[in-house]
Amino acid sequence: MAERGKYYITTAIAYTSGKPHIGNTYEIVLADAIARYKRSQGYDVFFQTGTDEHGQKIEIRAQEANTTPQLFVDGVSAEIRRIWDLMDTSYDKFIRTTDKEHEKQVQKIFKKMYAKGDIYKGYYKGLYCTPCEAFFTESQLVDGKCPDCGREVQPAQEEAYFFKMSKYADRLIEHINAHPEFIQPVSRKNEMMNNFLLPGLQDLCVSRTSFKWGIPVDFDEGHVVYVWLDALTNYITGIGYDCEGGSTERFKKNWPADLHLIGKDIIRFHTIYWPIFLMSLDLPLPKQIFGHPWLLQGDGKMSKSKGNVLYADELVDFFGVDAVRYFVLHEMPFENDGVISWELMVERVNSELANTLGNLVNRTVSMTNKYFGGTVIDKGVTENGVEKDMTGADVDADLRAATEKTAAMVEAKMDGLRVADAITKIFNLFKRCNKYIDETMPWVLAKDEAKKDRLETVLWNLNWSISEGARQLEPFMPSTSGKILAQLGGGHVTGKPEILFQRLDLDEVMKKVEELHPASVENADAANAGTGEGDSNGDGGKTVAAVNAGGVGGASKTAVDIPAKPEITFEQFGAMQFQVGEIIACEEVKKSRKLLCSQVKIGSQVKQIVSGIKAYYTPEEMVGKKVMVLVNLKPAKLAGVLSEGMLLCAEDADGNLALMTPEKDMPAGAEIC
RNA sequence: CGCGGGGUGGAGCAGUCUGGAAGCUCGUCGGGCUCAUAACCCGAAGGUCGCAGGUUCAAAUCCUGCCCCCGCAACCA
Repeated sequence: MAERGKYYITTAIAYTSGKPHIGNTYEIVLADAIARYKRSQGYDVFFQTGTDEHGQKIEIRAQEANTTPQLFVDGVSAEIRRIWDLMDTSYDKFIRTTDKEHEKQVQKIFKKMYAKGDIYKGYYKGLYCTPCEAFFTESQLVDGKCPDCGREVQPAQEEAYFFKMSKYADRLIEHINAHPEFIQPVSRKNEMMNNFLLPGLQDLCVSRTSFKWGIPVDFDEGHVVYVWLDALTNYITGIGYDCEGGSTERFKKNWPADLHLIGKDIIRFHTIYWPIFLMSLDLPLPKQIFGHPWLLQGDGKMSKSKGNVLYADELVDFFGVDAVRYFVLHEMPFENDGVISWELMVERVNSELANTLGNLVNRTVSMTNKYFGGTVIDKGVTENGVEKDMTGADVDADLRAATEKTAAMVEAKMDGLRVADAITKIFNLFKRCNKYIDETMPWVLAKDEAKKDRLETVLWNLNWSISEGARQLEPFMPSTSGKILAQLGGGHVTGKPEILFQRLDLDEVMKKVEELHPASVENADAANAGTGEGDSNGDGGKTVAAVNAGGVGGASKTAVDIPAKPEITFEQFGAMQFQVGEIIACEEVKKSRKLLCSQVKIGSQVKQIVSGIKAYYTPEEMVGKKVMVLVNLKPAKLAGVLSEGMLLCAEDADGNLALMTPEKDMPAGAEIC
């Protein structure tokens, strides 16, 4: 294979706020398939991935987990890496934004931009809510008050660093127009241009003082570098960039990146801020940015109810690494979001992997053994029993042509990043092979000693075409590719065929899934119930049916178990004030899907309470009800409406709600104790 | 008027930019075959391409309006 030059590909670095699910895993597998493909094409590939570990969210998560941010991200980053490895991904570098070298370079980059005047110190002006310690813009306010707590806000300002985005905006617009391939898919390009670039870029605040878990601005204590400036630079620091001229050979060779593979949700950061940061550093821009769609799980609620939260490692336990790789690569549309579920996985494994591919290898190996003891050579005998005819009209020539053109078709698809289509092309070849077997009917040839050479030719052709296909398969299913080539190739086959993919029974798989998540079925319901999400519309009923059908049982309509909470003291109970409230008025909260806003008379005062029960009560039927109210709950804004308490409801396993009302008539304001 | 995505035979999707015979995989039905993992091969049924208008010789594709679904958004108090 000829050397074709370097190819630097990256994934977005994964945010270490929790275990990555199958959707996150899709990106690394996609990148791996492209990286492997480019390697097979003779490119000198450098493939980088990693974890993004700073930010307030992580600081909070660590606090919740009762640990330090560093220990927290160490754990999550290791877990992410474990899954990346499990998926057989061939990254060359796994960078962490907590790596010392990265942190050092980010500080230098920040300083350089500052020295250049692209970053300046200014004031973050806004309206500040002291209790909430948060800034808001005019448009975020609700009725002129804090959207979080509803209290007054004061104009305030805070020191912060800003990046002069506008300085480079024209250059970026020019670049995007001159390089239509820069943003993929192209539909995203217009989105960026129309929504952000053409209306004019605002300067970006690139430092924070409200939290500590970030890279400190080393010349100004108290400021940490904005996470995106921190995270995006991983693409250059990971390969050894040094803004003071000490960049490594690896950097000089690999930059600019050939492809940044990212999720469609972060296209803006990669196609606007990142190029502008690079311009500020006088570095060339990456050649292409592909915002891939998302892999969604099942159909919303059903997945949750079934304990169907999908993680790569669990799927691998059921189906194997390559089956999961196959699924995420092949089932993902290019531009729209894809769907994954246990059912779809089983279907794909059975039809494509077990039937089309596995069985093809199996039958070919078996016949080669049965008729020729495991080795065949090309006897060159065509259908007519004569010497190879070169007219191209026979089935052999047809198969050969199909085999030979596969590589070119795969290449064309891969060049357009159409990975799913590339895989389809390869499987079309395997289907062609299955057809060839039916066309040539080796078992018939075997009965006629005179056709022995023809039979051998047929098997040789199959051997060749399948091994060609297997080689094409390597970027997508590396281990399967190897397994096939270990079983057949060069006219030789192993003694006994190995089953590549076992056919699966959907019912059995679903049964095991339910065994694997015995609690999740009920917990999910309890969680739904606890959250009071309104749209149970039938799914909940299905859940119960599914549970019972699955033989898990126990979840009857007449009793509901929820996870137990820790014991509390009488004092803690006493801290809560419950009273009977009379609903004297109620209306829908406009612009909300679930909320009703009630005026509740409690004693002599009236409180406004917002509840997520629109799906179960109309405003009309609410009025006049006497209900149980938690009155001393901290007020909060819901959908911009102040809520000063909570109406208590009972909730069944399906999430249906029922208001609590006194069993005998009691006056509004009566204490509940 | 919050942002975004979508509505194509029973299921999951492609096709929409660049109008010109409605396509793929699964499922269903019928047939063939028996080397193989009840698999493979062939054939068939099944769609007014969300609805209503418009442009055009021609619309799934372009334009207008509407309906529905799904994410996200600070809408579970």
